[in-house]
Amino acid sequence: MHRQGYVYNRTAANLRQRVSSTVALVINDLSNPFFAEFAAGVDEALGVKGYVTLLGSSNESPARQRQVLASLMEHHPAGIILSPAEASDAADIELAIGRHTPLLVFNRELIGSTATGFDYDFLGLDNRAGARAATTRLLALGHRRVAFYGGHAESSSCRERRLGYTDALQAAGIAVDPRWMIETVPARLEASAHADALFATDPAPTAAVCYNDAVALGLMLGLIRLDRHPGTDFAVTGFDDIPEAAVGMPPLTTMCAAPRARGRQAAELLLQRATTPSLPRRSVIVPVQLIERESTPHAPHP
Amino acid sequence: MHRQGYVYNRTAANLRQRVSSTVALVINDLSNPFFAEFAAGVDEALGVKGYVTLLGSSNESPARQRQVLASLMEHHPAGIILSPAEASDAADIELAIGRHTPLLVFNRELIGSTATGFDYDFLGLDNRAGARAATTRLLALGHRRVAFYGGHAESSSCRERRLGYTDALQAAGIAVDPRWMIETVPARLEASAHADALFATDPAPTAAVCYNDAVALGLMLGLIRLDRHPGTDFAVTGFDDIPEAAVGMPPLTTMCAAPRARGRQAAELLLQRATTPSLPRRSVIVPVQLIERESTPHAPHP
DNA sequence: CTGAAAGCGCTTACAG
DNA sequence: CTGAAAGCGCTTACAG
Repeated sequence: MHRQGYVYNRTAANLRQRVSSTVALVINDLSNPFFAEFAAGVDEALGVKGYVTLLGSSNESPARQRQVLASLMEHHPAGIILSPAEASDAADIELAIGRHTPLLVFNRELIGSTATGFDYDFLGLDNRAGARAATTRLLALGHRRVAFYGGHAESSSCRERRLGYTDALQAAGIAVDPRWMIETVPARLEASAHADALFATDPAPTAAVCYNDAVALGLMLGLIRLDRHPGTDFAVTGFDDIPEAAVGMPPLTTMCAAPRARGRQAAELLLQRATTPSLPRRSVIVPVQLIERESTPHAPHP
Repeated sequence: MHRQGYVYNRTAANLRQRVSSTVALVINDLSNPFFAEFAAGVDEALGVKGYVTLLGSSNESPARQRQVLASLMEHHPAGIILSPAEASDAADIELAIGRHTPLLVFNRELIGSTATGFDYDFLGLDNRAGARAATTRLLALGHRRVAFYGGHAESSSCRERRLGYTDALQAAGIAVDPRWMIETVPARLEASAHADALFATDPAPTAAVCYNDAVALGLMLGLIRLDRHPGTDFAVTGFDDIPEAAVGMPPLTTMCAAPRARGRQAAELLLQRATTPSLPRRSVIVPVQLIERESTPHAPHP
């Protein structure tokens, strides 16, 4: 039968059974290894359960995201996993996908989601606790002047990480200096270019909690250009634990988010809801773990 | 009508029309930014033409690749774009997908493909010409002792790049020293660890053509550990132009392969064949371009 | 228990 | 030109 070249037509079966064996996966930025790993994890877990992944990429554009969702909806997926573009509006998403297709949102919250009865599951990282842990560790190493470096202050993840940072400082009885919260485009190049902003005050910080690994790696390059030595006379932490973090110079202390495992988890959560629509809305916030490497030396003696 | 929550059912339409609006994309390694960018390019170009991407990832396992292809085939895609796992067998692939679904193979050739009448298009990089150009440039900078560093010698792309390297040396009348062709796992960490192999001979090389950017970035770290200074007293070239190459220390001279553009091109080629099955087999070899950065200084004076 | 018929949501070919 | 019927490849509910 297989010799005759017969292949089962699952789309016909799905039509008759009124079920779907596909899940749509919409990613904001595939060229970021964090999201690429997440996608790989989703695809892996879906495959195990007999589902096939319909891929869409929004390239951080809410307009493209709408188009992509509309196009994917025409294939009637069993559910949607959405890692939203920056500043995605909940009403917008609802218009594109309706209220009948299970939705799992990853990583950042949608804007204005509480107003309507539009319901979806959420999977995200514990950004606040993670940044708090990183900051607390720097304080334990003797640093007293610690900056928060990089990211867009309006983005939800940056806001949360800044909160964790101030949590830790306040718990240690240290005043927060707003000049030490420095905003940059969350990318290596821009982070590298703004390193001098850290040394605008006297005394200057001896350590920086960075928005993410890309920013931290960029900052380390910028520090070297300024004749500072990350890992020796300046401490730097990141967030994400991308593959580059472990082989940086020096290797980067960071918060591990395990994106591939998050992808598998997202697939599990979505399929649970697809099979049991009566489940209450769930919001899963995953703890992140401190990975200590050589980029965080003790504070210099005063 | 849209207000009523109606969404067009394209799968039903496809069933009736006996056409498909999906294309399967199977990727060997999504966590490699080169392939993630390629996937993003494919998805972008397919979306423009009204197709949806069915994603599959093989994680470099031929066994998983077979499963993934079989599962995707049940959705009767209009065609398949395959970036094969290492050592993929043509007969294996044919068994999984049959001879009626258009196939485009990207990046590496399948093993044993010429025997049967199994037909597919191919899109790859001009590895040989690229490595030749990199080597020729190092020679023009005055280097006379140039190594080829990294990669698995059996892989088709490594073989081709080594050929380009020897081409350039022979054209310059320089003998190839087999001790200067050094094999490593094609990853940063392993490349970093083997740097000392470059200095096993006396005199030692003053420059290295690396298998790819990951290897080159790893080698630069390894050189520093050995108190050598890439970009000052040693020259290094890469291959791929991944985002990290431009912001390395020093920025890396490399061959630009533009993976996102390759993805778009792959989608175009496949859709052409899907619409015009009578086309003859095509093999498109894309030239790569030298991007010169600071990692390639002149040879030191003897 | 077996087998022929109806139906999923569309499109197409055909009758009026 | 319009509208009802047949059919894509499956599954399911129903008749024998």
